[in-house]
Amino acid sequence: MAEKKNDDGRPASAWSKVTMSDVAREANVSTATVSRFLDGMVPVLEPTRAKVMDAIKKTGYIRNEAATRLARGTSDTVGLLIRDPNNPYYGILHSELQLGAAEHKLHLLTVASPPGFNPQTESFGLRRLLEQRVGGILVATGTIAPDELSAFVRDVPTVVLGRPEEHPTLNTVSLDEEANAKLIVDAVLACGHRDIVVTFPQTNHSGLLIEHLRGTWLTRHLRDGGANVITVDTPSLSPADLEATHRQVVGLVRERRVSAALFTSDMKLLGFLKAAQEAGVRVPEDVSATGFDGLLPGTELLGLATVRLPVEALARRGMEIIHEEMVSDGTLPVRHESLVGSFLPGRTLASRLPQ
Amino acid sequence: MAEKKNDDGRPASAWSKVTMSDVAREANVSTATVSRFLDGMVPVLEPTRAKVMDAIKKTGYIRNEAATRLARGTSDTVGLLIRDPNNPYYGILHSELQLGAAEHKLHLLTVASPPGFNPQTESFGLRRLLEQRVGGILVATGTIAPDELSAFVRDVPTVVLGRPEEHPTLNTVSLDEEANAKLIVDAVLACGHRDIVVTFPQTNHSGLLIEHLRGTWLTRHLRDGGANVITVDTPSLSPADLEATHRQVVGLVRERRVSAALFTSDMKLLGFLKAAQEAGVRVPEDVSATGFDGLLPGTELLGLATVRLPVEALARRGMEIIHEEMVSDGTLPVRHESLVGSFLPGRTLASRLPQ
DNA sequence: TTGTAAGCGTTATCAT
DNA sequence: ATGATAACGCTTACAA
Repeated sequence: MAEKKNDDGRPASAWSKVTMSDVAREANVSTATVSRFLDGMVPVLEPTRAKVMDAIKKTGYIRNEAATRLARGTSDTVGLLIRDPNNPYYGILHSELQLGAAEHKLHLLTVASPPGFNPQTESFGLRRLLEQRVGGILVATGTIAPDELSAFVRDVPTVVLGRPEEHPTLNTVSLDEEANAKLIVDAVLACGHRDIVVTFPQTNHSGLLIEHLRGTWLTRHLRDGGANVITVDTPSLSPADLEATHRQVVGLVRERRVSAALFTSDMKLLGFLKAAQEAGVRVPEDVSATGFDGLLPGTELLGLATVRLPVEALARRGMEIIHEEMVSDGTLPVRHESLVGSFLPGRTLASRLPQ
Repeated sequence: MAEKKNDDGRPASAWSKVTMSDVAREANVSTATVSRFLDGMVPVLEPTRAKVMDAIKKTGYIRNEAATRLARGTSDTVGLLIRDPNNPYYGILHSELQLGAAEHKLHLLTVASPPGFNPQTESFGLRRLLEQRVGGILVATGTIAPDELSAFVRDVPTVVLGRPEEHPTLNTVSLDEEANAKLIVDAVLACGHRDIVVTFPQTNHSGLLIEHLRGTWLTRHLRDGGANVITVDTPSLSPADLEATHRQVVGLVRERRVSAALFTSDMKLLGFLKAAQEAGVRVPEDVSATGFDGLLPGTELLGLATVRLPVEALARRGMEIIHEEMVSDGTLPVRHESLVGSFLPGRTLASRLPQ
């Protein structure tokens, strides 16, 4: 079976060319019958079923999705454009989306944009998804401009996941950075801290946008709560900048000017923990510290006090919405939803010791 | 533009149906010319180029890959079947493969098998990739049986990534667990440790196969090096089992029966570090500890002594091989390669103190 | 219930 | 260099 049949002079494809007609011939039925059998929505007489099944098994037939999509014009595959798979956030998101897709009997096809901020690369990824003629598109990526996106996806159901902005024509499910920041702040204030340092990128550089937002909200909420806040700028992710930040924070702790340090990601918190340890500053005895994310493998092991982002819910809602859009032929209203995480207590945050 | 044109009674697809003929009409050329322009391999006169480009821009045309693949019979897209994206190892692998694909001017289409060991789910994923008629397949997943795989992919270039076994008809690029274990053992012995506990799953359960292998090699190399090895069985990943393991190890340390503890993954190491801390056992003062992987975000921050798996090289070789297979029409010999990682020094491993 | 045949959107061959 | 046109493998009215 599946013999190379390039006697006809056509270029030998790498592919075994067992097609639906091969199956049909083998089973002494028409391709239409095979198609119906495969589709399952149209009744097929039992003896015929059996013949077809045998033929499929015997020939090792595998349906050609490209032809199917072409003929059908629609597809129950949803395309996922995802940022950097090497990142716990996107990893979990990807994983949960896969689960959600299965629940809705949808297929998920993923295109990852390689690391390194590059809106253009992401456009290519998006285009490739569109070329697949997927039935819907999920965008979980930082840098592609919403306007460009909305122009691209004019005709296919689309949901943007986890971006802080809303767009008039794009469905979005996002993370409520304000509320999440509030969770941290409430916990910190409840521990009696009043003199607090917040470190974050003070400019809203692309790629640092979210951390900028978080830092801004942390600061605002703290001040609203009556705390005395010192901010330290962390302009980039470069080791030099991070080290400078740590030095400043350690300095503030030594001078007893702060009793808590707030960071805008768990990686940042982790970095500080290490720097503190090396500098002989104890956490939480000398200073409490909090992060943001709750997604790092081992977060609980390490006892990080942080906000756990609701990635699972993000994925679930995103998939639900895309599903609704895909089944409804009518045009649903554009939706904007926002999700709040939960505070994750940890050993790095303790009540302020009476001094 | 892109008006819904279902006056013809056909079901309105969610898709804007701007096709190549629309572009051709707009540009007053034939579809063949548009196709050639898009392909880029056949010269097209400048004035024509301009017309076509304009028409494409004006209509917002996006090529239908399904039709392309159907017509061409081959594709420069390689399908990736990947295990659980929510796992640093697979995350990095995915990321690096994406990079490698770009280098070879290949496209990468990913299907993730949702978490939870389920060979059948993985078969579905594989089938879906085959249905796409991708030009090559990369399998980075634990549980699918090689034999089933080889039957499936009889006619499409395939490379299996990171599985410890070889298969007569399947290309594989794997991790040299024996050599990696040796790296750890050499470092530990060089630090003067002679009484050592190794914890690992003693049965080669599916999914724990690799850790079983690592533990076995660690033990063997240690004994070959003259060390006195105690093994502790960690039959599963359940919290109860892990806790029991930690308790045993802590006990051995307190009794001064061992000066080093070896774990078969960094997560396990992390778990032990926490348990040790809670039990008042200091690392590395009371006991040195090593892990395996080197992929956890923050590995260096935490100072884990471990083996860094060569995931980047794994991805690069895998992509190179699949590329070669895809361009060569002839049948290349089946290849089996094996990659060694590098030892990552860390604070959790120190010279044995003279007691 | 099953078969026939006309597309689906591209590519590629063969003329021109 | 460009234009007709026959595949490519499958779905789906429409007939039987």
